[in-house]
Amino acid sequence: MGRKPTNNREKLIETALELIWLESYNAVSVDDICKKAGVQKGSFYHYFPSKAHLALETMDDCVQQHIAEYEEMFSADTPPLERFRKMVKFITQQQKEVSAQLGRVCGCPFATLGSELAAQDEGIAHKVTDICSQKTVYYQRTLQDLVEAGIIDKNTDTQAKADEIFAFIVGQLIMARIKNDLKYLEENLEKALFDLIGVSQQHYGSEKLRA
Amino acid sequence: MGRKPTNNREKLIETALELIWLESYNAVSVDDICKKAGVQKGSFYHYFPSKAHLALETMDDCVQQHIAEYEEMFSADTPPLERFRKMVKFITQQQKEVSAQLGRVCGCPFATLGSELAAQDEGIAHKVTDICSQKTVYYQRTLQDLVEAGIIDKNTDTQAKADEIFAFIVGQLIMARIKNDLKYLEENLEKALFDLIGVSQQHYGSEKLRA
DNA sequence: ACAATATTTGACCGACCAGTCAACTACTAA
DNA sequence: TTAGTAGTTGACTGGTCGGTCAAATATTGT
Repeated sequence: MGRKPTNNREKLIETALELIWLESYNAVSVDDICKKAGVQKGSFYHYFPSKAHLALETMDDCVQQHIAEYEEMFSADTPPLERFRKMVKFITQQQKEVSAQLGRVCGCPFATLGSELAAQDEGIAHKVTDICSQKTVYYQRTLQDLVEAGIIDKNTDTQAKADEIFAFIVGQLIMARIKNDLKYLEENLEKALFDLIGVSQQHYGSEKLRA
Repeated sequence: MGRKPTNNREKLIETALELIWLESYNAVSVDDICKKAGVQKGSFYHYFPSKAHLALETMDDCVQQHIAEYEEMFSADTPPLERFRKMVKFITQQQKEVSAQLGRVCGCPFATLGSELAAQDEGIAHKVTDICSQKTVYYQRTLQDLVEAGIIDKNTDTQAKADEIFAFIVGQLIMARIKNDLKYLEENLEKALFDLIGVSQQHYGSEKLRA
């Protein structure tokens, strides 16, 4: 019943992601989003009770796509080191695409948003924290596999190390955003990540060399 | 000549640092800053041509203090590993103090500001980039000393590794801010940093064990 | 045909935004 | 004394902010 559903809701979410990712939450107005999405303001507030709610739903939408990718990259039948390699490639590739689409390096939308709104909007800060934990689970499982394969120190605190990996990637992406430059990500991220994890040089190459 | 100078200018800079560090650039208005500093708006614009100029001067002020601390921590007569240890202690301590003073973990003001305004204000983004390079110089010099002391791999790309260290610390501080939690910083930063640098376990302790 | 519902429209609101300005005050140098 | 200047004051502007609303418009089930 009721009027035919349109894709206005999706258009708003998509547009919000673009604008907020490129600029920032507070720099983008509801009017900006509506204008770019071609949707009237009244419709905006028909779908979302507030700007913050739109941001939350936008994050949900974005994280869902991410998780799908992560499930694939971190599937158990990929050798553990290869999972991290895939992830690094994915991150680099995604940054390249978004940079081409939006005109500058944008970094990690969750980190940028979380950092901006940490003290301003509890709901958003909490959601970002959730997303982070969600991702570190993949890292931790993989680190455990690396321990079991004898590739990294068996005394590794995998929970702590997973958080470190996440923070490291966030830091690299923030810096790439600030400097508007991807070259460092492209050249060094994988090697730096392996250093942090404690993968010895002999394992940098193919995992097939090992049992 | 003219009227007796007041400390209004300094009050504005100090207040701006507090408010913007705690919240964000766009979340804090000129009126907020004036009100908290007890300065009239007209006086604000007597000292600063715009809000962005105040932010720039605030960063200058803040970085100057930082550099003074870094000069001391990274002085050549401190053993290189000890320099990093001092820095970790300094960062942790500073975060604790600011957290107690402002009521929450605030992270790195440059990274937060840089990330927020990367696409919005070129001047500020550029200044942040400058500050970053300034700090990595200390890291690079220290890494070089570690190479020469035989403590880390002599093939280390010290320039790249210095950038990695910086990004890693930025990431940790951003995450501490988002999660409003310092415990990870306190417990693991030093060890994680040494892993990233590639300091072998045998050097984790006192440097006196080595030549 | 008609009632119920879902969606759209765009004018409208008060609050707040960054920034302006002319008058005013306190100080100094001549 | 007085001219010049550095600093202060607070009312003011035009524009933008997030958000509201009543009316219009489709679409459905009955």
